[in-house]
This record gives sequence, C-alpha cells and structure tokens, in this order.
Amino acid sequence: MDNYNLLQENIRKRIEVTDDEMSYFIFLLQQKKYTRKQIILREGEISHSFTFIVSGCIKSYLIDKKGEEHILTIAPSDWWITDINSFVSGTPGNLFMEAIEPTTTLLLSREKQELLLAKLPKFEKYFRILTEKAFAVSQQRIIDYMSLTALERLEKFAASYPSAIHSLTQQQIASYIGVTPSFFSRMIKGKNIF
Amino acid sequence: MDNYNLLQENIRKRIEVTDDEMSYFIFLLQQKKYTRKQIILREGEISHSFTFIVSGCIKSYLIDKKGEEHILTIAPSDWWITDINSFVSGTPGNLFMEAIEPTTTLLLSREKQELLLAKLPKFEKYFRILTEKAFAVSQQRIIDYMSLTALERLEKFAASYPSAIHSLTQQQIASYIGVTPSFFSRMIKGKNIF
DNA sequence: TTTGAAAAATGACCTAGGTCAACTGAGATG
DNA sequence: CATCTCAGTTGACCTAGGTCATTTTTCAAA
Repeated sequence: MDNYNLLQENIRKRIEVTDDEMSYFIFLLQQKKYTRKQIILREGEISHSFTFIVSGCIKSYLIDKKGEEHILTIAPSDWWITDINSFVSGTPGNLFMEAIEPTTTLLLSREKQELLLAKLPKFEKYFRILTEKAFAVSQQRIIDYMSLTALERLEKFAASYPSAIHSLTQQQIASYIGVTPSFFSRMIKGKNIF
Repeated sequence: MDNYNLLQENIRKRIEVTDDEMSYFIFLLQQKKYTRKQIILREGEISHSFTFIVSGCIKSYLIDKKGEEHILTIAPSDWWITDINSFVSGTPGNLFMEAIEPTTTLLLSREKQELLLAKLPKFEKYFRILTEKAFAVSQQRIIDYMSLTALERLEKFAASYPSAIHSLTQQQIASYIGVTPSFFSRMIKGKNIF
C-alpha cells in the first residue's frame, strides 16, 4: 500500500476526497515496474493511459527525420506523464517513453479514467488542475526557447530540476534544452555548473 | 444574444448542458470589445480571466530583455485565450495581450469561473478538455521547435492557420515561428507561399 | 490625391550553435 | 586484470539564422 501514499498526497493537495473515493481511484490503477532503459511506449503506438511515477524517472522523446533524439519531458517521481497528443485524440503518437532508471508507476487507462470521472466527477477538477499546470509549464518552455540562449535555458533547467541534474547524463540534458552534446560540452566548460 | 451562439456551440460540442445551465454560464460572462492594436493585458499584470474570442483576433506575446517581441499565441474567433501561468498561479504574468483587429470577446473571470464550477461541476469537464487540447498544441509546438527548420515551421503554420496567414503581417508570423522579419523575408523569397 | 508611417526587401557582415571525426576516460562485463 | 562500450571532450570547419543600416513598397488617413 505504501506505493499509493505519494499519489494520495498528490491528490489531497488539490481536491478533497473521502477514503472511499480514494479507494475507488486506487482500485482502478494498475501498478507497473520498469527496468532502466526499458521502453514503455513507441512512436506510432497509441498512448492509452496516464502514468504516475511512484519512484524512478521516465523521459518522453521523439526521433526526428535525421534520427536525432529530442527529449520533451523528464518526469521524476510524483509526476504524471503521457503522450497528451495521442491520449486526447486516441490516435498514434510520435513519442517514445523510456524509463531512465528502475521505475515504479501507477497506470490509469483512458477507460478507467472515464469510469472514474463518471462515478466521481470531483476528479475532473483534479485532472483539470494537473493539465492546467502542465500547460503552464509547456508554455513557459516555448517562451524560454524563443527568448533565451542555450546557456540560460541550462541554468533554468538546473534550477528547476536540481536533483535530476546529477542522475541524468549530459547528453540527456543537452537534448532537453535543445543543443547537441558536443556544443553542450563546450558551453559548460569553465562554468562550474556541475 | 447572437454573440453567444458561437460559444454555446463550442460548449455543446464538448459537454451536454441544459438551457438553464447554459444561461447561467452566459450570465457570468462579461462582453468586451477592443479596437485594433488595443492592449488588453500588460506584462506584470495578473491575468484574472479567460477570454473567449467571438470575432476578431488576439495575440499574446512577451518582450524579451533585448526588447524583441515574441508571439506565443494567436487566437482567432472561437478560441479561448489567457496567460495561463498568471491565471493558475494568481501572480503577475510576463505576457502582453493585444487585439490585432477589432475584436469582440466574452470574459470569464477567475471568481466567476469558481462560482460556475461550484454550482455546475460538469463545466469542469469542459475546461479540462479545453486545457488538454491547449496542452497538446503547446507540446507539439515544442516538438516543432526542436526538430523542424524555420521553413518547415512556417509551412505547418500556414497549414494550421490558413486564414490568419492573410490577416497577419509577415512580422507577426515571423515572430510566431521564431525568426526575425528580415530572415523571414529572405526565407520566403522564391517559394510561393503567399 | 498626397503623404507619412509602418511593412517588407535587401546588402554586407556576424555568430550561436551544428557537424563530423578523432581522442580520452571511466564504469560495466568477461 | 583486461577489454569494451559509451559518455564526454576537443579540433577544424560549417551553416542557419541574426544584425543593422538602407532602400523600396504598401496602405491608411487626411
């Protein structure tokens, strides 16, 4: 049951729920464990679920037509992740998802989410708040892309993911902030960011 | 009353509501009209409301520290727009909003939204769906930034805003796709995109 | 119809960041 | 202990897109 504590707190921070309601939500979840580098979702597959990270870390990324990987999301524990495009449209997505370390998750499938929302509409609010937050973060990322240099984006990244910065490789961080590994290496030379 | 038809359809596409419920929603809205180039929101102000565009067009943008304008959103009629960061956190935002042509809008303030959701929780679903969609679009924009050239981004833009392309200036489009006006001009030379 | 301001085009030059290949070094596997 | 693989570094060179100043075009207002 321990695995559910983090999620329960996450929910109770946003909405008020009774123990019964919480139990019903938890009943709908499926626990999944992944090993380091295990691929969770491939390009072309439909993202059928929201994934809550209990422990570990998951990245979502796309491979462009030159074969380059670009990390879109880095989701540490206490975060939800999905390919939102695929999830909302129900069509095949263009993202991969991969565990970057051993990871335990709780899966809420689209169907189960619909059951949940039909039975306990107050969870609409929970998901609305989550999505608003995710949208806000995403908008900020666009702003940062448009108005900051690579080094400034790195500094922001380091500030917002203080722990991730040690568990991720430089390649991964470079990919997230949108530069090549070799430029990244040059960029941080001198600056004592690590 | 005509002004509300577009919004009513927009809502009924996503959730089922009775006429009474719809009337209550409409009762909470405030109609506002803006002239071309009228500024609706300034950097440092708090975005207290969602704005639905009945007719016309609104852009949101930020001015970076070099004084450059970067357009984040272009919202034609039948869209909602807000500075989501400011709106969800209730803190001052860093975006401007400006009408790019004479525009009629319907405003839903944060307070009124709370009244609405408290009284008619089914609207949670409406806003959740809106936000999911906006999030999906925003994620795709990040992907495009990371993996496409300026010309490819322009082609996508032209495809998704077929009408806007004639009512916007090149400067505005350039700003939206993230290049300078002079580069934009060179980039389209030869290509018959317009 | 003129005029004035803003949009667009363009020339000359610049730079942030990319490319590609070679090299180094450290942790995992035999 | 050896070796293999993969992350990181670095050199030499490249290019997409930026900068800035000048010119041309467009178009709204008087």
